[in-house]
Parts: sequence; structure tokens; C-alpha cells
Amino acid sequence: MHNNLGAIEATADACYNIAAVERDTGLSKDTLRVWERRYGFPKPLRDRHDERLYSLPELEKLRLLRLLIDSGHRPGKIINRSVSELTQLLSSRAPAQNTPPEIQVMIELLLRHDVENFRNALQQALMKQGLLRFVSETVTALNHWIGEAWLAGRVAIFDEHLYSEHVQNILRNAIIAQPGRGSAPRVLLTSLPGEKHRIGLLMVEAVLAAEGAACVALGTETPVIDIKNAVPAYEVDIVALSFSSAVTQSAALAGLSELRGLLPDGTEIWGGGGALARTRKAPEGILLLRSFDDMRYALERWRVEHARR
Amino acid sequence: MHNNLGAIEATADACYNIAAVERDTGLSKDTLRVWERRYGFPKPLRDRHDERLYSLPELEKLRLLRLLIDSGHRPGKIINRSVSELTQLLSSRAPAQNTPPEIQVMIELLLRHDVENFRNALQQALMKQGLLRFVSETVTALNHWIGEAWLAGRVAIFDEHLYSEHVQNILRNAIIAQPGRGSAPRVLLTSLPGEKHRIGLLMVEAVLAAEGAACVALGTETPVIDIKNAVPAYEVDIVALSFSSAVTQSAALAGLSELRGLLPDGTEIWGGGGALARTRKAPEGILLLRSFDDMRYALERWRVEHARR
DNA sequence: ATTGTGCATTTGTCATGGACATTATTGAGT
DNA sequence: ACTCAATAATGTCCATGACAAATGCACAAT
Repeated sequence: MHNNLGAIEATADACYNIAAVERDTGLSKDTLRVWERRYGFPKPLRDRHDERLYSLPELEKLRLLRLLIDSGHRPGKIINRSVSELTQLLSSRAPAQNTPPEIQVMIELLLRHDVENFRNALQQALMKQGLLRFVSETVTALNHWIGEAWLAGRVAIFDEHLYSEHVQNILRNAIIAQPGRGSAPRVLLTSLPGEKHRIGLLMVEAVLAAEGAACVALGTETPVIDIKNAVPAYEVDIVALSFSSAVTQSAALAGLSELRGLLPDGTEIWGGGGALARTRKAPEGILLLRSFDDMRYALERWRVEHARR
Repeated sequence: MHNNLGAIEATADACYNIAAVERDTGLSKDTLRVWERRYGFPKPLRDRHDERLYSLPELEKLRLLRLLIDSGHRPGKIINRSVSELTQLLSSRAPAQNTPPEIQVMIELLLRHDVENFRNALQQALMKQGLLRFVSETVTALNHWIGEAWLAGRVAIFDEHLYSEHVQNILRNAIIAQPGRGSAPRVLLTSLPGEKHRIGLLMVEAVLAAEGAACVALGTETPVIDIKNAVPAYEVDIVALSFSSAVTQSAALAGLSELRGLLPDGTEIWGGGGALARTRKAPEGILLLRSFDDMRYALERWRVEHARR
């Protein structure tokens, strides 16, 4: 489909079509074409129908560029540098700041691909700290470090995937193990389309479960309309949305406002996560949560307000 | 961003731009534009810069069309029918075949949005049947039913999301609870970009864990190159990929072949899932698994072949 | 009755180049 | 130092044409 299996080519590795490159780099087709037009890179070969065929080195350089752009560089400044220069740029980023030793140990294990002991270390931290502290300290710190290291190219994608899977396992396990069914308020938890990070969501669920709220977790990427429909179906009091730093602040705020317009006034909307960390003023009718403590206060407030009846 | 908050419009609901519609319907921008050109639907309003503004009814009809096309209808035949006709088409699909009573009970609970009891029913089934039978019977049947019902529009997206989350919780919990660390072979588990369904992957992981294999689970959507890099890093013997029916058979086979070309001969590649169910002949060097029993045999075979050393 | 083959039609993806929205950067004015 | 406007950069959208890939159909062969 997107490569010429069996066809003998002058350059055997020029075999990625534009759709494959979009998938593997996260750069849209439009962006790929406009870069070629403006900056002259990438300059893929063409097949007999004039369709682009990217080579493996091009694809790798594009992935490097993507990383650098995500960490703040501008395309025009770096797109025509050599791969070795780009690699150097990546590694010259500021190293991680002071990380507590327990975190350091876990990171070591992850980088050594020592799956079993990494899992054990997580589990032990959870046991030692309890769910609330585990989430608000250990997982938060790990997330932060992994995000940094990913931008700096120190961890591979698959390391990050593995990390995510294991933290999910631990958190989901801990959530199930919470005593009691959870009572008021009922909170619907999800993210909007485009936001794929599940860990933030699970962290919120863990804290809410620990505080005895009833969670309805819908996973990631629920379209706004479906959230609207889910609210009456599950009779929830609060909709909580998570936005990682992968989304822009404006996109997050627009999504929140759109949802606010669709939900009844009695339903609260809470938003939190990296994308909203620097937001000063919340849109009308939205509660911004900048920390897990914020969330616990908000929960407390809700319960006080709805106690008398 | 994608809606005109505050701006007063003749039709207040014409506020979705093409990117928002792409996200919420899964239809590509190219497809949306070409439908408009060829069939005259959708016919969005334009903003002052001639950019498309889709209305809510259009968006809803597009989602309906998407459902029908996924279940086998052709765009040209149905695109100009009315919403009520389309709804009728959906509901006139073949009803679910004979479902065992326990499954029926769970479905009832899910449709009634009775989160707690649904969870309990799953947990009880797991206890009663053990992990292997729970996966190969109950979860398989539920998946099948939910997939059907989703196509037929009998369950909402949020129901499906909730289902997925709960089954994930149960399976991940069960996997962690497996005794022992797992020994040879080491199996890397993931899916290719575009394949977002996690449950199939977790089912495989559960079965492998129950059989005592060591799993390295990377979650969904790992680019092929990253799989290639992960194989030596985690020293895996086998790469197992899952393809749900949401992917086309040809895309699945192309992905498998591409991966085969990148991995050393000593590393086995296993593929399974709905997309490959009807595939007769596996590509060279790929092992197709059509059932969980197939997988257990394959595991057995691998262990026999690698026993002497 | 089922399976295979070739042809016609349908449908989605890709290409081009221009326009402009959005986001960052720069520079001037409190 | 901070805010705000002007400027530059970057990405998204548009129209239209072309064609690859998927599907359906008619007919032959098992």
C-alpha cells in the first residue's frame, strides 16, 4: 500500500508515501508540502505518477525536526541544518533539574529497559506513599521528567509507551482496590478529541476515587457532542477534562467554552493539566484546577454547597 | 478557535470548521470537500473568508453516514437520503444473533448506564471462569456484540468508551495479579499507528501472562521504526500485533510486511485480530493467529523449538 | 453453487499554487 | 520592566484536476 514491496528501485529505501510520513512524524500532509515549497526540504523522489516518495533518512530528519520544534525551535531556523547539527541541538538542552533520588532510580530502570524492576519500584512507591501522595508526587515528577527527556531525545518513544502502560496498570489497579462504591458527586472524566494522554486522566480518577467521589471514566478523545449526551445518561454533576501540554492553551479553552455552551448550568465543568497551567483567567462557568489540592478543595466546596437539601 | 463564540449569526449553530468536523466524524478534509463537489452534500455555509462552516445537523448526518458506510453501504447511494431514512437503515440491520444469557445481562446493565453493577458483573464472570475463559469467551462475545451494536447505532459512543475503560480495568488488574514474573519467550505487544483499540491487545497480554510468557506491552500506535528499535532494546523473541476490524485487511498486511523487512529473521512476528480473520495466506515470515487457541499452540511450538540449546 | 477473471464505476487520496488565519517575534511607547 | 501594535513566520484552507485503489458486476470455469 504505502511501499513498493518487491519493486526494484534505484534507491531501495525511498519508499514512504506522504500518508506514511504523516503517520510516523505527526506532521500534516499540508505541512510537508509547504515545507518542500518554501524551504526545499524534504525533497522526496517521485513515483511514476508524480507522487512523493520519502526516503528513510528524510523521515528520520523529519522526526528530529519535530522534536526540536516541539521543544521551542522554529522550523525556518533549523530545517536546513545537517542531522548531526540537529542531534547536537537536542542533546545540548538544559539537563533535568534536581530530581529526588527515588525518581532517579526509577528512571534508571526505565532507561535500562528493566521492565520487571521498574514495575516493582512503582508498586513499592505506591505502597509506601499511599495513593494520594503517589499520584501527586511520584507520578507527577515522573511525568515531568519523561516529558523533558522525550523532548531532549534521551528516551525513545517505546520507552515512553512502556512507561505509560505500566503507570496505567498501577493506577487502574489501585483505583479498583479503593474501598466503597463512591458517592456524590458523580464526576464524568474524559478528554477532547486530539488529547490522547491517558495518564493525567487516570491520576484524576485515582484522586477522586480516594476522596470517595463516583467516577464515570470515558477514556480519552470523546467528542463534545458525546459528552453532552453522556451527562444526562449517567446523571453526572461535574465534567472534568484533562489537557496535557501537547495541546495548545487556546485549543483547550475553546473546547471548554464550547462544552459550556452545550451543558446545563447545573453541571459544573472542571479543567486541568499542563495546557492550562499558565492560564490566568478561566472562561465564564469553568473551574480551572492547577493542582490536585485545588481539586480536593473544589470537591469539598461542591459537597458543602450541595449538603443542605 | 473552531466556533464563533459571541458572534451573532443568522444560524447560530453553523459553527464547526472543517478541522472540527474531521475530528468529530473521522472523515478526512479531502473527503468532505470531494463529497461537497460530487454529491452536493454537505453544503456548509462560508465565513467571510470563504471557509466552510458546518452546521450541527450536517455534522450529525455525517456521523450517521460514517456509521452506515462502515457497515457496508456506499456513499453515493445514501448520501442524499434524509436523516430519518438513514436512521431507519441503521436500525434495520440484522439484529444480534443468539447471545448467551450472561452476556445479555451485562449488555442490559451497560445500556442502563448502571456503572457499578456492570463492573461487578464483569468481575464476577472473571472470578467464575478464570482469566483464560473470561478472555476467550466473555470478552470476545462482548466485543463482538458492542461492535455490532455500535454500527447499528444501538449504543452511543460514550457507552462504548465506558465499556472499553472497564474491561481495561478488569484485564489490567488480572494481569498484574498473575503469579510469577513470566519467562521465555519475551513478547512485544503493540499495534501500528491508526489502530487505537486497546482491548484486543490487553486480551492477548492476559492470555500470554496466564501462559507464563514475559510481555512487554507498548500500548497502541507504535510507528514501525520504533518497533524495530524496541526489539533489541527489550531483547524480545516475538512481536505480536493486533488489528481490529476498524483497519482494512490490506493495511494490516502491508504493515506486517513492512515490519518483516525491518526485523531480523530470528524475531517472529505474530498478527491477529478482526482485520485478519478472513485472510487465507499469511505473508512470508508472518504467523497469523485466528484464535486464542492458535496463539497458545504457537507459544507451545516456540517453546519446543527453543527448548534444546 | 461457488470461485475466479476482466472491465466499468465509484470513491478516496494526492498534486499545485494561491490566499489568508494564527502564532511568534520585534520594536515602540508607557 | 511591561504592554501593545506592527511585522514576520508558519500552518491551514481553498479550488480544481488527475488518478489509484476499492468495489460491483457480468460472465467463464471449476
